[in-house]
Amino acid sequence: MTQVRIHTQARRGAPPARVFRSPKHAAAKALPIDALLDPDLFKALCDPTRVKLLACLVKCARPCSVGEVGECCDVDLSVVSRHLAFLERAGILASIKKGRIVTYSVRSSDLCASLRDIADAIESCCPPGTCGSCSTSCGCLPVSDAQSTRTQGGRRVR
Amino acid sequence: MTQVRIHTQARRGAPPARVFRSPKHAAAKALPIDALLDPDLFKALCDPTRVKLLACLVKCARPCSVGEVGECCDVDLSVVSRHLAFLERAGILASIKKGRIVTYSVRSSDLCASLRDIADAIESCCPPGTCGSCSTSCGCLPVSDAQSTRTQGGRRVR
DNA sequence: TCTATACTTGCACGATGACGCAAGTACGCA
DNA sequence: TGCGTACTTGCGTCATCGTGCAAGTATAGA
Repeated sequence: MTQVRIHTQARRGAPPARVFRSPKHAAAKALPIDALLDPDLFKALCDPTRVKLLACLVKCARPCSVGEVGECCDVDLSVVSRHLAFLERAGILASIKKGRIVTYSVRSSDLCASLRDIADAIESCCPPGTCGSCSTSCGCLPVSDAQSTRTQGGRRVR
Repeated sequence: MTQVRIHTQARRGAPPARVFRSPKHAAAKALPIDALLDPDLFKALCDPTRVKLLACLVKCARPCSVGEVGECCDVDLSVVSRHLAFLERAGILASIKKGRIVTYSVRSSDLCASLRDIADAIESCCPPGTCGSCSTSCGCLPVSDAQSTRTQGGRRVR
């Protein structure tokens, strides 16, 4: 599993936005966004129980033991242990073992940097207001050309 | 499924960091981070194929049709269609239907704002260098107290 | 009206993951 | 050395998810 915050080359010095002829050509060209959009990082955050444990640790703002964290969730302690280990493997938590007690803490600097790196990498490809790929927020898309049959608001949107 | 960028109250005006007695007390107190850490957003990004499609759209930096996007992936077109619809429901993509052609584009402003909001919310709980919950990057944890038997680097880490 | 194109949906199947229970390991303390 | 505590691991079960195939819908053009 990939550790958070391995790739930092996408920060402010990212290459300028470039338009490819087709998605196929775009996919063939490796850019920082490819490495930054790591499914393993998001996999760690896509389970409600894991997110609950993480939020609990974030809010507590100090290293906590497995048993302590387990108190804020309604699942077996073995499940808590597994989830915390999972989050550690993903680079989101760090653990210290002191005797029998294992305390987990959030690697907040690394996690925040990773999230911001991803945002930077996306914007380096699609700068707001210039890329034509953001429809609802900056109005780049030629909405008047469309037949106003956007799926947004239609059957698909819950 | 929750849309991206619904919660914005966690930005710069976030409440100051607060230390709770225990994770259980921390969990009981609702903070912006709870709403921002939405598993549904991350679920949309945790599948390798979906991430590939998203990266493809980000790099292409323009609205692309389902067929076009499908060319950069080795899966059935029905799978591509389903994944793009999933990403739209998660608020990551927007779609416009023009005749037979459905084009998808990245809601990059919203997505980037959401990622940065999460980072801000985490840091509002755990400011770097002060919270004691980030061990490897800022050295807040009393590592000298620990018996230097961190699982990091041990059996658990691949 | 017919046909081709572009995309979506229903269905079945295999893989993955989350869970609880029980057993195991590691450590502190009497 | 024995016991209790804190946590981890093995295992079976159930639910969810990703996938491809086939059929369906919607639209453009002849």
